Amino acid sequence: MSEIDAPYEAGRKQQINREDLLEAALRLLGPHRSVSTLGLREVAREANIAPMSFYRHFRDIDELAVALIEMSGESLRKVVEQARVSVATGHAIVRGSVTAFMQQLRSDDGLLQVLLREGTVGSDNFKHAVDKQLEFFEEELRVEIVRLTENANEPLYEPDLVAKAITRLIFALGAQALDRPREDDAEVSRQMESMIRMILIGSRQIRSHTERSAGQPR
Amino acid sequence: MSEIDAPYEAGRKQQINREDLLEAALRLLGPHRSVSTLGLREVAREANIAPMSFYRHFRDIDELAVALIEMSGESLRKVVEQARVSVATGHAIVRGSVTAFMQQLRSDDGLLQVLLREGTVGSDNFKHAVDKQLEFFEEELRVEIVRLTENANEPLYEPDLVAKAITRLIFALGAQALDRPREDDAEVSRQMESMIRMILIGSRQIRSHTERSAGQPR
DNA sequence: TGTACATCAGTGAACGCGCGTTCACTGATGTAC
DNA sequence: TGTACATCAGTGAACGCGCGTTCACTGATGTAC
Repeated sequence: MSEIDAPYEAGRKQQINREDLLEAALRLLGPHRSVSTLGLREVAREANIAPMSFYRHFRDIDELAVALIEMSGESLRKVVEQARVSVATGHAIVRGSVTAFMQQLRSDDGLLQVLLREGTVGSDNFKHAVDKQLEFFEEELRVEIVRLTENANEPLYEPDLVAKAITRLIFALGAQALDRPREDDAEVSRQMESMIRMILIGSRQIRSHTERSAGQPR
Repeated sequence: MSEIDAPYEAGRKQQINREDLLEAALRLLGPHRSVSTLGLREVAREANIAPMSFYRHFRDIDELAVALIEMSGESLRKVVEQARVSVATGHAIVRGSVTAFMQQLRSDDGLLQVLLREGTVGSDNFKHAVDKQLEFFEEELRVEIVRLTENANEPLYEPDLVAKAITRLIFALGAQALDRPREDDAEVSRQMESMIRMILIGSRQIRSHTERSAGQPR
């Protein structure tokens, strides 16, 4: 099984798969490049196959880009899971969740980075794929927030807006953190926590005001 | 002065300037393209000059991109100014500011759109230029928020974080609005307002808690 | 176990294209005398 | 007012490059009999 170590075994067929191509693409992206700048020939070269062979696995480079985004979405699900574990073991909710996020952001696979770097550039399909992942996360976050605050008898005003605001903020700050040294991570985390607290407290406050004056939240 | 209408007046020199090139670039960008995808030849073509002539005005396409971003920054300053006027004439602060932002977002020059579309892609110089505009805005917002809340005797906790959170949120929601029909603008505005209120109220709340328990905010 | 054959991942040469950049130029305009 | 000259914005042809995509191929592997 030395095929991986000896890439040019004289005519030997490589039998490459989608995963190999995705990994090659990830390697090319590194810590700063955007997915939408990847070229077909470039990825093929990195994966040690002829440009033509690329088409055996993806219809075009855009299809690979979408696949990459969906892979990266997995890392978001890991964040949620990790945060849930952290809370279950008695850690502070906000701090535990922010820590989970930052850990995933700095994990070796670099997947979360891929997602955060993508703003509003690329094909329609691609942008759609990015949006979808963001919405998944937002929804999971919303469910989690509702569950936790209801248990504590501290219901929120417009929990979907709360989830959306928190999602966008940690994505924005996370993306910014990527361009800064890791020494700043602690400060970024602190800012995230503080912002999240403001939003949660503010939402709760609005809710209690609304209930006091109108009897029901609208 | 029919030079503009007759682009091919047989050998006549066009005497084009930086502004003409920036305008041509803006025209190419339209409502969805990112600045970092602009090509030198493409811009020159749109401006009706030979590719070589481009170099008379900018060192390279990156320099033009940075100039575009700085132009767009102007539109942010207009938002702040407009919001100030709105508040001075007795309108609600949050609503007035959000309206000012959305108006600028949909203005014909399309400048604010340019800025919102730029995430974390492009050359270092370019990213730096984008960041700079964001920080300008954040700082103006901070000053304004502090002034207004101090007058009303409702001081905030960590006003710089409040300004940062609000900035990132309206940028994120604004960018999202660009990809949606204008009919959704009202809903986007409503969400922005709601989020901003949560943050302001939350921050004030934290501050009063902190002062009660420790005497001084830290 | 051996033979014939279909399948299909990977190939290499070639295409036309648009790009950024080079070079040596042209010719309108402003300035000096 | 007229002439000589410097300046410099704009030019057009040409370069080498990497791109996505086409085509007709090769040859290892699995399957049928």
